Amino acid sequence: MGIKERKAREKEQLRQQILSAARELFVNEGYENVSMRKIASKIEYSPTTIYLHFKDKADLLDSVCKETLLNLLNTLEQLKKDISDPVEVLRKSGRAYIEFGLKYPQDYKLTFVIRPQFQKGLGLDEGSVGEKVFNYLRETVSECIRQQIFQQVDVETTGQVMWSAVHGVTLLLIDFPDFPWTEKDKLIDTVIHTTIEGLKA
Amino acid sequence: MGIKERKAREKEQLRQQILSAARELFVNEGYENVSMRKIASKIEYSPTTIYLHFKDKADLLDSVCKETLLNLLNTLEQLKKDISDPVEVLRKSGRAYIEFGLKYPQDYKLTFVIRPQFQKGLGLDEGSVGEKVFNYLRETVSECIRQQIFQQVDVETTGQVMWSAVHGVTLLLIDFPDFPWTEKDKLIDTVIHTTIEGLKA
DNA sequence: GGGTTATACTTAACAGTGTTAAGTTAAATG
DNA sequence: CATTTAACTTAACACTGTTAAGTATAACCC
Repeated sequence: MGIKERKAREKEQLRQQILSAARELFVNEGYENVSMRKIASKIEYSPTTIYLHFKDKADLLDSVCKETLLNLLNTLEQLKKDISDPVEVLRKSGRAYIEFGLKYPQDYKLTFVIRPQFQKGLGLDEGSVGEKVFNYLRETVSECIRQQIFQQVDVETTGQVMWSAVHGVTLLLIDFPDFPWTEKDKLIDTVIHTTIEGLKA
Repeated sequence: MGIKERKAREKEQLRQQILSAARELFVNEGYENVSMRKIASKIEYSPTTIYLHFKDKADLLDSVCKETLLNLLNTLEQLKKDISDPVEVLRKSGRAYIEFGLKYPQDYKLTFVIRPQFQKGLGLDEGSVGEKVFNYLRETVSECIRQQIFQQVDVETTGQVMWSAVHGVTLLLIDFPDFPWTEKDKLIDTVIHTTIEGLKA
């Protein structure tokens, strides 16, 4: 039965090839400006071949975003291992989250702004990578509350407030690059610091 | 010379007709899903007529967004007249901003997320409506600092932190309607309250 | 009023899009 | 070696934004 395995391997290989070509094009030229034909020509296959691996263009976007979220999750979980103080974990996680967004701005927008438009409300369902990312935030915040560092005792609300702040500053920095922002690092630090202090007060 | 005036009036009328048809379609079906032909057929003109009034589809989007910003600016400035306490003005402004975004979610996304993608960094230039909105925020924050209510003394940074928080929660609520959010009003109040307390601390 | 010019608008077309049905080719199976 | 099956392509459909060229009508001048 070695032939079937080889075939499956080859199929998976092509899937990955499509995926990485799509990611590169989406990121460099924007989802809307990338056509199926462009992706196909990049991997030197006919456009219809893509449809043997992905339902449609939105499905392709979906798979690209899933990878992005896994990537982010890895970055965050790496962080948690090295630090004990939960507030410091939260602070560093916020920084890492924002920096991730700024490092891969198109991926970030694809995942957190564009995709929800195409797959209404998806990406945060049970068992999804998106849910795992938010669970990470839940745990971190939960530890801050357990140690009575935060005044606000509702884990959900606290997590959502934190997410709002980092999501907001990330998108503003991405979308309005010409706005006269305060020095970037200062702004990011102040956003995180302000939110954490606000949760303590 | 009454004829020229009538002609100009008629031209302006058609421009407004196009604009309101475009807004309605953009808002209901999403910018990407609205074609020039669709807009044209709605106003019962040929598609090319639109090009006599707007440079291209992005220009049409731009004009729609300008109206949205003017609308927001009016809402905010109305508010300032009735309240004296600057922190209360800031709190109520934040609420009004978020509620505006949730009331016209597609307009909000069009203006603050979609448009920047098409007109890189535009909308906040000198003299623009976008700049006026941010100036409103600057003034409000500035008064809080002048009265020494805020610890953070940098007007720019403080304003940007505030904007990040409200922008973030607005977009999250719009983009992930199925996420198990805390009760909406509680979340909004907590975001604003937390940020303001953080700026005081 | 009649001829000319300018304005408003439309038709037709180009090059592109996502997607599908049908057709082809080559490899694996019996 | 014939047949089935999988992988892949070709051709087409109905659409997209945008432009050049054409037409009809209203305004202007004599």
